[in-house]
Amino acid sequence: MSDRSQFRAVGLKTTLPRLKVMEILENSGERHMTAEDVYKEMLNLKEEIGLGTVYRVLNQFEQAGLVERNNFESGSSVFEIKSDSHHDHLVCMKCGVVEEFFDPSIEAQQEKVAKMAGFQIAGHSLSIYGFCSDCQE
Amino acid sequence: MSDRSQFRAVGLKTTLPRLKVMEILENSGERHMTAEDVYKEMLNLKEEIGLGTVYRVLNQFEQAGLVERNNFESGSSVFEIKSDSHHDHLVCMKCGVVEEFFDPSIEAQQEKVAKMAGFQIAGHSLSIYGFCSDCQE
DNA sequence: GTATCTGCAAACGATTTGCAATCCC
DNA sequence: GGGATTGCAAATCGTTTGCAGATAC
Repeated sequence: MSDRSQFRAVGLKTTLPRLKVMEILENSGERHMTAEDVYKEMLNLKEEIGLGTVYRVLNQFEQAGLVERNNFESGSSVFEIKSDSHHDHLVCMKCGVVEEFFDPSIEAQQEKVAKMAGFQIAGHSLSIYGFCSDCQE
Repeated sequence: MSDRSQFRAVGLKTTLPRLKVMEILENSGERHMTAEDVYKEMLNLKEEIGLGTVYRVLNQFEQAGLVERNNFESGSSVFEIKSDSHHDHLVCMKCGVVEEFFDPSIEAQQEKVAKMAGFQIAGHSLSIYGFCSDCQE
C-alpha cells in the first residue's frame, strides 16, 4: 500500500510534510526516531518543515495506527513504523541502539498475571535496558 | 534501619525536608507517588517545602538507591520506596491504581532474550496497562 | 472554493538550576 | 564556622497550540 492510499484510508490528506515524515521513518537507517531526529533528517534532506509540524504529523500517524510511540528512559518519545506484529525492546544504555524482540512465553505469562490480578489488559510496554554486544567492556 | 541512619549511610545529611519526604513515601496510603503528590501531601501536613526541593530530594534518594522512579504513560514520573525485591507493574488506565507483581518465569525469559541478543542486562521495565477489576464495564 | 493543513512563535507542564539565605554537624 | 541544603524564581526541555497564510482536492 502506498503512503498516498495509506493516508487516504485513515482520512489524512496527502501533503508533502506527511509524505516526507513517513518516508524518513521508512528509509532512514534507524527504525526508532525522536521527533527531533526526524526534524534534523528533514533539514539534512533540505526539506522545509517546522518542528511543530513534525510533532503534529507524528501524533496523527500514531492516532491513525501508522506509527507507534515508545517512552524509553531517555526523556523523549521515540516513534517507529507500526508493524503488524507486536514486539518489545532491548535498549543499549551506552550507544542507544534499539533491538526488537518478541517472546511468546513472556506474552502468555503476562496474560496470566493480569488475569490473576483481575485486570483486563489493554497493552503493555517491556523494555530491557543494558549494553549491546558492541558496548560491553 | 531508621531514616536517620539510612541517610547517613548514603552520605546525605539528615534534614527536615528529607525526613518528611521519606515519611510520606513510607506512610501515605499510596506507594506510587508523583513529586506533585508528595508536595501536596506535604502541604496538607502543614509542612513548609518547595516543589523544587521535593524534586531534588527524590532525585537524591533515587541516586542513593532508596527510591525507584517509574515512567508510566502518564507524563510524570512516579516514585516508590525501593524494596529489596524487584517487581513490575500493572497500571489501571482509568483510575490510575498501580499493582505490583513479580513473575519468575518472565524474569528468566528476559535473561534468555538478552543473552540471545548479546545484551548485558542492567535493568528492565515492564508495565502492563489495562483496567482493574473496579474499572471494567 | 473551502476545509484542511502548515509554519511560526508563543504557551505549556514537568523538571532542573542559580543564587542568596539558612541549616546541620 | 563552613560546607551542605533549602526556597524561590527564573530557566530549560520536550511537546502542544493558536492563528494567519498556504495547500490539497
